[in-house]
Amino acid sequence: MKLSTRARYSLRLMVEIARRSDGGAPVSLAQAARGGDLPRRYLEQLVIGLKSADLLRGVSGKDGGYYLARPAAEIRVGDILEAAMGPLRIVDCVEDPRECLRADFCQCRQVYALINRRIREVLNEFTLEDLARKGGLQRGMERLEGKAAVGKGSGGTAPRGRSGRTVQGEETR
Amino acid sequence: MKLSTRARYSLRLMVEIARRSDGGAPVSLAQAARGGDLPRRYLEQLVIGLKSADLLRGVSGKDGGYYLARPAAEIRVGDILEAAMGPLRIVDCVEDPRECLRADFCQCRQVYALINRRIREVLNEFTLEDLARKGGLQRGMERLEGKAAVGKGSGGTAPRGRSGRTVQGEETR
DNA sequence: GATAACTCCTACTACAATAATCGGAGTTAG
DNA sequence: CTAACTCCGATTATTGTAGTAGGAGTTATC
Ligand code: FES
Ligand code: FES
Repeated sequence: MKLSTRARYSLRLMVEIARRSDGGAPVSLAQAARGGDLPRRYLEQLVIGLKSADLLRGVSGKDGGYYLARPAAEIRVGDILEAAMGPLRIVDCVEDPRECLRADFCQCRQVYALINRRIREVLNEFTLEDLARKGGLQRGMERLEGKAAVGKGSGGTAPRGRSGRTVQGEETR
Repeated sequence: MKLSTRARYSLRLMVEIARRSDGGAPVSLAQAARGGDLPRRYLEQLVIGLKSADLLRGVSGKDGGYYLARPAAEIRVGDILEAAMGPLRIVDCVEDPRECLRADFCQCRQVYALINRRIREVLNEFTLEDLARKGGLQRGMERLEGKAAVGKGSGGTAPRGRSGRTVQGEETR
């Protein structure tokens, strides 16, 4: 369920580029890496996916870099995550029943489809502009009043401990 | 973004047990494995998580097996997935800001938190009963009328192809 | 009390994905 | 012509995933 660093870095990279591209000049990966505290060499990889998804355009040569292919307000978080991670499908059979032999019997498929759709909905609700804006979110904030502690008992037992928590002080970036 | 087989099998296993535990007798993994076309030896692993999350109870010895720790209607899909995959957190910092050094600056955290919450919401909307019922879903079906094809252009380009599709005819189970 | 059918527990293994790093070729402004 | 970039293709270490294996302990049945 965890988002890969690939996905997180991609998102952060896009934010970094969005915030720095006021002056019209393209943003270099070196800048973005410094500002976002990201490994520059790795960003070079990630940018490939973002370019081929037509979210970024590259400019070669000195003073080169990347700029957004369209305005931040028109780039949805889902677009970025999809570019980074591949199709936003929780299981393949939701879209193509032929992926599963047992698709006719399987009770899970309908639920998977519903879940998948809802995930795509949230992901497309926010745009890069929401993230790049300095003052934090505006839209969607009203939905946060409930604070944390969602599912009642579900957060308690912590089953299948999974590799322990991150070392204290380490950065998820 | 794909659900691990671990998660999918766990869910299917639970469905299989739910559907077969009418007669009060516990359901053996051999039965469930046969019925669900799942590798029995692997289920033995998965069942550990489901037990320690107190979703299943085991009965040793001949004619032994597993039964639901509570009625299917009180077991949410999210409970099962959480037992199988660990805490339903898309990033660690949503619940504990100390996980990220940059949590104060990071624009993404709020969005992550929102997304995370929504995912938990869907997952807790459906119960094992919904899945075990023979006739497919009832609740939630009304939300399906829109059919597939959600995000407009987002499904088209298929960025970062990711290991090609499953071999035709293979089963995701 | 043997035996068959189970759970339960602890490895172990093969493979794939993730998170990088590296060296260098090509491009462009000054 | 050089500094600062993008662009391209490999290579690597580490982790996670999916699954197998062997056997000890438990319980109903004959
Ligand atoms: S998981 Fe694909 S049909 Fe059940
Ligand atoms: S991802 Fe944790 S604070 Fe940004």
